[in-house]
Amino acid sequence: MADPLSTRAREIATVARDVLEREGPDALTMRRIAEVMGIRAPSLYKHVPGKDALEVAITIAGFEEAAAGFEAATDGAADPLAAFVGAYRAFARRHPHVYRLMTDRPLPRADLPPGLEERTAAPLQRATGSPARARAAWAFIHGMVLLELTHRFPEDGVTEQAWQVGIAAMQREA
Amino acid sequence: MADPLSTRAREIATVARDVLEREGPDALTMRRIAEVMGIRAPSLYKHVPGKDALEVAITIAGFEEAAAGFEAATDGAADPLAAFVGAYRAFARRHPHVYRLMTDRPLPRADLPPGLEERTAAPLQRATGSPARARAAWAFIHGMVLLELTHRFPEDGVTEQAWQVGIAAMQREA
DNA sequence: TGACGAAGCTAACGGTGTTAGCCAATGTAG
DNA sequence: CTACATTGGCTAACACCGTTAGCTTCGTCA
Repeated sequence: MADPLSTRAREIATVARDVLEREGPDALTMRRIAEVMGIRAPSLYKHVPGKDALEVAITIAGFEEAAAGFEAATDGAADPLAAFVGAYRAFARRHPHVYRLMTDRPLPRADLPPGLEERTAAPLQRATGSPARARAAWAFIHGMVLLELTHRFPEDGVTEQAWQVGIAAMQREA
Repeated sequence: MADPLSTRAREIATVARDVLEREGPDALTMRRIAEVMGIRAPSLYKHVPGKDALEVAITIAGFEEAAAGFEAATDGAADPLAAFVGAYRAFARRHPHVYRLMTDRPLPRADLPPGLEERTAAPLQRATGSPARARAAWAFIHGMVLLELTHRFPEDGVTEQAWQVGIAAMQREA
């Protein structure tokens, strides 16, 4: 399933990601991607097996960028947990549509480069010290990010307090 | 926008909810809903303005059921926070597709019965004591539920530990 | 020169939400 | 009782979606 993508296929995946980030998930259509590339939709299938494969490619690129960001932020940080939260939140804010694509559905684990999932999870694992604490912390951060992205919270200062409350609780826990 | 639904419209909304719960979001199609009702898709539009309105109706029904469950669970409970978590998790497990529909997108606040959002949020508000703590707790619970629903966690006992860790952290916080 | 593969194209299929317009049944007013 | 309007079905169709089939055009290489 995970054939390494040809050069042209990687171009398509890059355009797909751009379209998603700039125009949102509704615009992520084969016809729109093709239009941006100056070709017709069916031609994409000479290079890519289908839309799903493009979404997987975007997901992989997202995880790689996220993992690198998490590592850079936490590496040698005085407060690794706070640093992780900052990096996680920054990634989700910078790439909200990609973040949703990465997290809304079950992970296509069979198509992911081996070790990528673990690599992405490792910085939080190290910052919290135990798998259970890592999962709880991840849930809090993921939940906060999603509730912010879906405009669930009133836009007041209370949300910032909630971040602090949650981080403090995790600190004391760790 | 929020005309009160006619009898037939409420029937349609009920069928729509059944289809969503039983067959998943991909099956939630105007043609499928019509098929279950024994009519053709365009006839639905004699009663309902469009698919969006049905999704809003399902969302409202979901919030009303959830709010009632939260109230029943926390009312007079020895440990209101734990009781709330149990009720929240139970609702999400019992109606995973409805839960996703309710939380994946921005709330259609203009079409919601006045006070419903606040009513749903109130039990957690009471259990945590402050808006900031309520938001943090909600984020944790929402994140845990979603990560479970999207099979993000390995299915081992650690997830149950993570629930306990998170609840304990919120307890101490409150 | 001739064969062949790569990479584009158009046409089309079955699916989606939705609109237009028709028609039969029903209920109501004169 | 008749005449009319409203209700609630219907079919046909549109624009969009992902995708497939099949054609063509071009560059490479024997």
